[in-house]
Amino acid sequence: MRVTSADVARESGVSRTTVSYVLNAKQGVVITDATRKRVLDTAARLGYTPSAAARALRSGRSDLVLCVLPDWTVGPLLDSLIDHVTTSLHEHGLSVLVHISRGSRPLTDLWRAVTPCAVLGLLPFAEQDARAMTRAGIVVVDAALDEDPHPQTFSVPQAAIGQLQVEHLAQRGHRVLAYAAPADARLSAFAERRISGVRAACARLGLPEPRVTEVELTVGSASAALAAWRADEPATGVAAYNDEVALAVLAAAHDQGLLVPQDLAVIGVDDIPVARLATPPLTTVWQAIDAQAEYLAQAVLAALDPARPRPTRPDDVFHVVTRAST
Amino acid sequence: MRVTSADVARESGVSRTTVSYVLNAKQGVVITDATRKRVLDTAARLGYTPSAAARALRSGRSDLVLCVLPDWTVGPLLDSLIDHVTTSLHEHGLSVLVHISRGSRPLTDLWRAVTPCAVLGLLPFAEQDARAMTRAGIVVVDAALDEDPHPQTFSVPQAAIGQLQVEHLAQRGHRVLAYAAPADARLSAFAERRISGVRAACARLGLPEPRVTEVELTVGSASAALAAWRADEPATGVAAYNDEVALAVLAAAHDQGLLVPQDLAVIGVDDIPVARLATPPLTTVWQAIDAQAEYLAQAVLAALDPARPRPTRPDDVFHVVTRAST
DNA sequence: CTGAAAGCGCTTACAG
DNA sequence: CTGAAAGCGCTTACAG
Repeated sequence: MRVTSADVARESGVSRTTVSYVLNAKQGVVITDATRKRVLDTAARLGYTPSAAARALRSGRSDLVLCVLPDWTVGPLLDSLIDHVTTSLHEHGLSVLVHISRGSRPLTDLWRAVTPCAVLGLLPFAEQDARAMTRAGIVVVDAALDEDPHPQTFSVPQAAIGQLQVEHLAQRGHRVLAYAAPADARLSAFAERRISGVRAACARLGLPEPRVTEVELTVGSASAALAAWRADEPATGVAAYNDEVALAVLAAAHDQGLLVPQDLAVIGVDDIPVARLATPPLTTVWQAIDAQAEYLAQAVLAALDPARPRPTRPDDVFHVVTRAST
Repeated sequence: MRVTSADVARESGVSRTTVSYVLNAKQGVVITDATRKRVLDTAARLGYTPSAAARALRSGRSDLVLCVLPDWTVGPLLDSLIDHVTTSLHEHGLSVLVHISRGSRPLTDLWRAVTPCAVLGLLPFAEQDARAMTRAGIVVVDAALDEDPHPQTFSVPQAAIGQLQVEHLAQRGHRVLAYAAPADARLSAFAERRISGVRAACARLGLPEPRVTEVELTVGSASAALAAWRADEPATGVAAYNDEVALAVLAAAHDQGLLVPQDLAVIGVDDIPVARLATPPLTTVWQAIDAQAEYLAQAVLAALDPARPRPTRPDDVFHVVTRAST
């Protein structure tokens, strides 16, 4: 039924050993050009594809990279990241498989089932999981949301985003600030860190404590938050968790007849396509997601092949895109 | 090093056969409760997880479902779809692995490497690929963008979306219509079908030919399109490819001082969160994506287990959400 | 009710 | 330069 290496061997009149050597371009073994060609031709003619299961069983390795996604809402940024990592690793013969883990089934079952050569996590793995995978010979690459003590861990310091937003607003003369936090609990890991960055920046710049309120993606919710922020000494600058939340705030401001940016300045995060279509166009924090993706891909390759140099972490990954909303 | 079924057998004083029977809850074999318990306990204690590679090699099956994504931009809708399918199949012990295929490497290499029990495609597979997978005992489930002749193929008829948009606009009294097509080539498979639905509906309702123009996600691009649409006999209704494009049109209308919906009515597709935050809130076509995802999950399960009833196709998957932009 | 043994398709020392 | 053989960790007829 299935074409095996034994078929290729028989058809080309060599042993399976030779077939394996040729097909895997085994280093240090010399094969006659004639033999090599014969084997390759036969393999092509018979449509031979090696059984990955057998190979994985025997060598304990595969060319699959398992990318485990935490329980986040997948936005366009994460999409680009995955897309870039996939493309980049594909150039090195690796296939990326993405699993959306909703905390569901133990990670162990999954990597045992896939037997990937590497597992890429966008959050740090549990100590125990990481150890088990390493012990099984699987390369583990993960990322952190904070500055991580391990120099080789990739981190996207969320606090820096909040800080950047505050600095931008302060620069424009705003002193009383509000933070529009996301209502989706799955984003709290990000939100908390960004908020702590906002708080720290306010303290450092001598601004009053920022007013943090959860804002759902409705005009009603944003209006309620806005009313609270405008009471007493009114907040004039709003840092939003992301562009969507920022657009809700913008809609509420419009609804209440506030002028943006005169009465209220708003800054988002992500630079989603729609941000520039808002009225007024939204100032936002842009991330160099491709640079981050490339770093992750290179980190996987370097971990897989010690001869490869470790990539250097991209710096300057955040960057304010100034538009008319601030 | 690694805990194998032989270890479990030795530790619990039975043969590997028995271990396999117990762990796989093999039908038709009777095992003493005491033995069963002993084996299960030992397995748990040793932290045994079967080698999927070995199992796949031996039985040719795994509990992995490979979901192949075409070269689309992954939007929130596709995210929900995948998320739902993953959750749903997970309840049946299956793990979904997503591969973003940028047309890159042959599909063959991938399914051979993963040896999944089923492959789920969101577009029809090439005849040849489908045959090869079926021959290898892999269940193939795919979907189509048109009404498909095969009754078991899942289809999300894109033409119906365009038709629905036109019907909605016509109902509101609009006769001269424009279509805002996406500029991203990766969406053309969808766009062409939606446009043909728009054309067909216009013809059927006796409306003039719709004016189709590509619109990028910038105010400038949308303004240019708008100017063209308003020349001569001005179009008063715009069907946009999706909500993002619709928001660009809305921004251009605002820019040119056109009143929406009085001067110009706009309808999108997708109901992204930001649609309701637009000024005015955007009328759009909503899709029952969860019902579609559930259908796909059930289709996979039914294909895997012939004893399961085939799911019935969800109908009424589209639905206009009327807001103030029309 | 349980076990000894074959075999899935590879890779890789080890001989020649 | 090439081949015979072992073995990766399972499942599953086949005996008992």
